[in-house]
Amino acid sequence: MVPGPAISLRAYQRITRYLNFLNQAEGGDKHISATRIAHALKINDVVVRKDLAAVSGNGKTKVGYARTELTRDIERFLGYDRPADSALAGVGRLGQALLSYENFKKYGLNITAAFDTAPELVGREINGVKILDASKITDLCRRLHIKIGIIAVPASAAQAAANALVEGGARAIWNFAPRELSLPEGVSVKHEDMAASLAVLTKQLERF
Amino acid sequence: MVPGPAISLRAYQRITRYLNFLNQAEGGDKHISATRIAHALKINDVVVRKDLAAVSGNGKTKVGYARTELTRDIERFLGYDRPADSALAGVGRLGQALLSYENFKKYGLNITAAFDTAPELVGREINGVKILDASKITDLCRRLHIKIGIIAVPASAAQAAANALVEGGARAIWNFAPRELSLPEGVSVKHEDMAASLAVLTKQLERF
DNA sequence: ATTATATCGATATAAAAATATCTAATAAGG
DNA sequence: CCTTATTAGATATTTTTATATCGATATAAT
Repeated sequence: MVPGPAISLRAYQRITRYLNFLNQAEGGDKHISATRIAHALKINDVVVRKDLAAVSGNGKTKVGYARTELTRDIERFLGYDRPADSALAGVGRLGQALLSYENFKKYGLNITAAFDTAPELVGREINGVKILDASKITDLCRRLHIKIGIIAVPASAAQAAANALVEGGARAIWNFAPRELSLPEGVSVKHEDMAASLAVLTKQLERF
Repeated sequence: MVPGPAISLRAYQRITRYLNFLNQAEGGDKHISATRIAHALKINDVVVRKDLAAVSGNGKTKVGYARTELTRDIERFLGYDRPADSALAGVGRLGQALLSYENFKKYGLNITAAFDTAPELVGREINGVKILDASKITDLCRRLHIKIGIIAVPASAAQAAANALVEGGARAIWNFAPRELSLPEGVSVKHEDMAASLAVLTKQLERF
């Protein structure tokens, strides 16, 4: 596939904000303008317009975008309409939370397999997903053609989990462990960086 | 306080990566250079040098930074040495995961109060924190001088939770709900945007 | 002692992102 | 029908961020 226009992470974050905003004020007007979204979300209106143009292009002068159409276009852009199967490594508290997070389905993510090493967890079922022994990661990912691996194991086990997932065919890793991963070329990683988020927050707090 | 040099979110993310990297290769050399970090993490070396200069400034020509010193400086920079008390609104799966996440202590975050509306949760204790009825948020935050509020309630309840926290004196909100929050001037928000992260990841997947 | 090399830190350039400005279109009000 | 206001979308400018280049310095090798 073509590399595409390489939309920045910040643009994705803005676009999901637009979607959240559209969802929350449900019963409103039939149309909404970029200007209004910009004002509500305190973002520059040109930025919003540029984002929406990349996503939809169905804007009409003087009226803006039809809400339902825009919502659909954003969802399509974000991939909510093409569900992807994924495997979860680590079913501790965080893993269980991820397994139970109903929104993921809406976001186009199915967790179809879950793995852990703890004997008391293996065999149990959470939210319709059976927990299997971690030794089976590679084999099962391969059989299920899993392309997305989610890492929710302790930091010390993260690299091993990543290796198993990638060996099983995963091409994208969503890493919740506070650990750098070294992965082969062609495998993309998104590090969910709670520590950094927290640091930003507490830093802002210091200003007062 | 002074506004400060306004370090970007991306810089914070890089800096936490440096810290993770330092922690994971524990028994290594006594010193480490920006060049080597840059190479290991596939980041431009000038960027690393600039980040480290903002954080530490103890770099020595030809040898780099002393690992232990650099680790300490980064931790100090990220605020790990000044623990802040926080209150958690919502003790569902995600809230429980946050309550049990041991790393937060290391990151300088104490969750000292937790709230929920569900009668079967109120009164229980998780990880040493007693769950209280959501009606007490404002009052208790005020008494405990809570400055950080964490929102882990369903989207529909997010705004109300935020209001209660802010009314109780919270000046920073860490929002895990997929909902835009409208908050008074001076209250900072960090939206933990799982949907956006996921979208980035699946987008990269499409390239193959 | 001298030379080569690795490193930091400063400065300069380039790239990317955000913001401002401008134009055309079109709906709404008189 | 005409004017006004609002909007998308294009283009230009500014700001921010990343990258490249250079000089100084200290360590290690010869």
